[in-house]
Amino acid sequence: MTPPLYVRAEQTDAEEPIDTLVRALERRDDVSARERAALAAAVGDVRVHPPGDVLIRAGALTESSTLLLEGMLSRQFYLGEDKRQIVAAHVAGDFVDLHSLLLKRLDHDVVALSDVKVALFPHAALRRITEKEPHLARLLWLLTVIDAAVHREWTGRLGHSAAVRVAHLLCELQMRLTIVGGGSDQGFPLALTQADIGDMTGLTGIHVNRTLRKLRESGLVIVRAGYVSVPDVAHLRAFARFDPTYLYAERIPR
Amino acid sequence: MTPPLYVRAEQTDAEEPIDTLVRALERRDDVSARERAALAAAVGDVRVHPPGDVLIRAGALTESSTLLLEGMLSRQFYLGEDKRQIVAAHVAGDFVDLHSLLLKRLDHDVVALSDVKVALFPHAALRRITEKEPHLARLLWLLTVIDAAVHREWTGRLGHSAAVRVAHLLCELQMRLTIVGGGSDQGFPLALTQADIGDMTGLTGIHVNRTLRKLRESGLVIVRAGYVSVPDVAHLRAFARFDPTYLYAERIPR
DNA sequence: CGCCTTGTTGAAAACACTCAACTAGAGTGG
DNA sequence: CCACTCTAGTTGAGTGTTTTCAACAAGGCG
Repeated sequence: MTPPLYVRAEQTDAEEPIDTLVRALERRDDVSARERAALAAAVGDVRVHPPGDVLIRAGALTESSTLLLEGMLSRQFYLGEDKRQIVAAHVAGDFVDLHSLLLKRLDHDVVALSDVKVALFPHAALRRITEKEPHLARLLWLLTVIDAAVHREWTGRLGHSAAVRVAHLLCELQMRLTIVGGGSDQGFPLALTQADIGDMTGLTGIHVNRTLRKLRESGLVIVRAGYVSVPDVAHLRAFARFDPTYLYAERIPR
Repeated sequence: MTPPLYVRAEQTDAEEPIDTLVRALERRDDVSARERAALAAAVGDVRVHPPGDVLIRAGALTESSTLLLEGMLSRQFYLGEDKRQIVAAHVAGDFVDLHSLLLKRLDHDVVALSDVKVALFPHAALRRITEKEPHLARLLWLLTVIDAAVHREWTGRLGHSAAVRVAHLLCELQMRLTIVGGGSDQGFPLALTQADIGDMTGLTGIHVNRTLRKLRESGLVIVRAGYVSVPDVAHLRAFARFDPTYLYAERIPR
C-alpha cells in the first residue's frame, strides 16, 4: 500500500464529505438536522489514492469505514496466481465497507480503480451513532442490505452469456453513475480497462474485447477508452435483461 | 404456492423456534435473558412446506421474516425460460430473509429445497426489538452482513472451474451443516438433486454429474443420493481452495 | 527513443452445453 | 402383482462458447 495523500478539506472546492453522505442517505429516507450533525461529527480523514492502490487488505483489522467521494473502486478476491474476481464496484456516495463496522476483518481487498477520494469514518464514532440514533442506524443497515442485493445480482449475472453479462454491468454502472450525477441516458465516462470489466464479469480481457466489438456492431453500446455511449438505453436494457429493482433506487416505505 | 401446513408447537417434540434462534445468535455474541424474552415474544406462526414450495415470491410485499428451523431452502432468480440461478442456500438456524425487514420487497424467490419447517417473525415485532434493544439490533445487522459475505464468496466461486466450484459448495455446506449438528468431518446428509447443485454453481445438471464422477474418481468426495461422504476433509478443502473465514463462524470481538 | 500498458486479432485447445438415449427407483392404478 | 409413469441419474457424441497462446498496433511516459 503506497502512503495515502492527505487532503485537508479547506484545500478543495469540492463539497464536504458530509454532504456526499447525507445526499446518499436522503435518497433512502429523510435525515434530520440532528442526525446530520451526528454524522458530521463522525467524519475523519479525507484521503486520495491513485488507481491500483489497495486501500484495505483482506483480513486486516479495520478501525474505520470508507465513504467514496470521487472515482471508482472495487472489492476483489484473488482466485489464483494472477486471476482476480471483482465482487463489487463502487461509485461516489457509496459507503464501501460499512460492513467492516460489524465484521472487523474484511474477506476481500478494497482497491482503487481510478483516482479516488475517500472519507474515513472511525468505527468508534459510527458505533456511537448506531446506539444513540436508531433511525440513522436503520438507514445504515439498509445500505448494507442493498449492497447485498447487488451482490446477488452479480452472482445471477454470471449465469448469462458474455454479451449479456457485459451489457448488464454497463447498464448497472450507467444507472448508478447517473443517480449521482456522473452520467446520463446517452452515456457516461468510465475509467475501466477491458481487463477490469473482465474481472467483474468473470471473463478474460480478450473475450471482453471481442464481446464489446459485437455489442458495438449490434449498435447496442459503444465503449471507447474512458467513455461509454449508449444510443438507445431501452434497447440495451432489454438485451441485458436489466431490471433496476435490485438497486432499490427509490425510497422504500416503512 | 400450495397452502402451508400449520403446525402448533405443542404438537412437535422438536425444540422451540426461540431456541433455534438464540442458539444461532449465541454463536455470534451473548444473548441476555431480557433479549431472549423479547425475541420469544416476536415468534409468529410455524409452518412446514414440501420441496419445491415457493415461500416468498420476488416482488411481493413481506410482513414477516423467516427463520429456517429444519431442512434446506434456496433463494433464486429466473434467468430465462427454465434457467434458474440459486444465489443462496440456507440451513437450520438461518434467518433467511431478515433483509426483508428493511427492503419490504425481495428481489428473489425463496423456495424449499427439502421438506422444511420455518418460523415467521412479524416485521412489526422485529422492528420494536431493533428500536428498544440496540445490542440485539446490532446482532441482527451482523447476520445480514454475514449473509452478504457468503454472497460475495458465491460470486467469486463462479470464477473457478466446474470441479472446484462443486467441491467448494460441498465444503461450505458441510461446514454450515456441521455447525448446526447436521453433519461431521466424515460426511453429511444432503437432499439436493444434481440439478439443484448445478443451479447453485452455474452448471447444468448433466455437467454436475460428470464433475461428481471426476471428484469421486479422484477420491475427493463421494456424493450419493442423499448423502455426501468426505474421505479427507483437508484434502477436499485444499482442492476447493476453501477458506471458511467468510462464514465468520467464530465470535467477532467488539 | 525504448518501455510499458492497453487494445486488437487469429488459430488452436479446453471447457461446458445440448441433444439424445438409456437405466434405476419410487409411486400409481389396474 | 405388474404395467405405467415420473423423476433422477448416467453416458456418448457433437456443438458452441470461452480460453489460451501468440503476435502485433497504438498511445503514454520516462
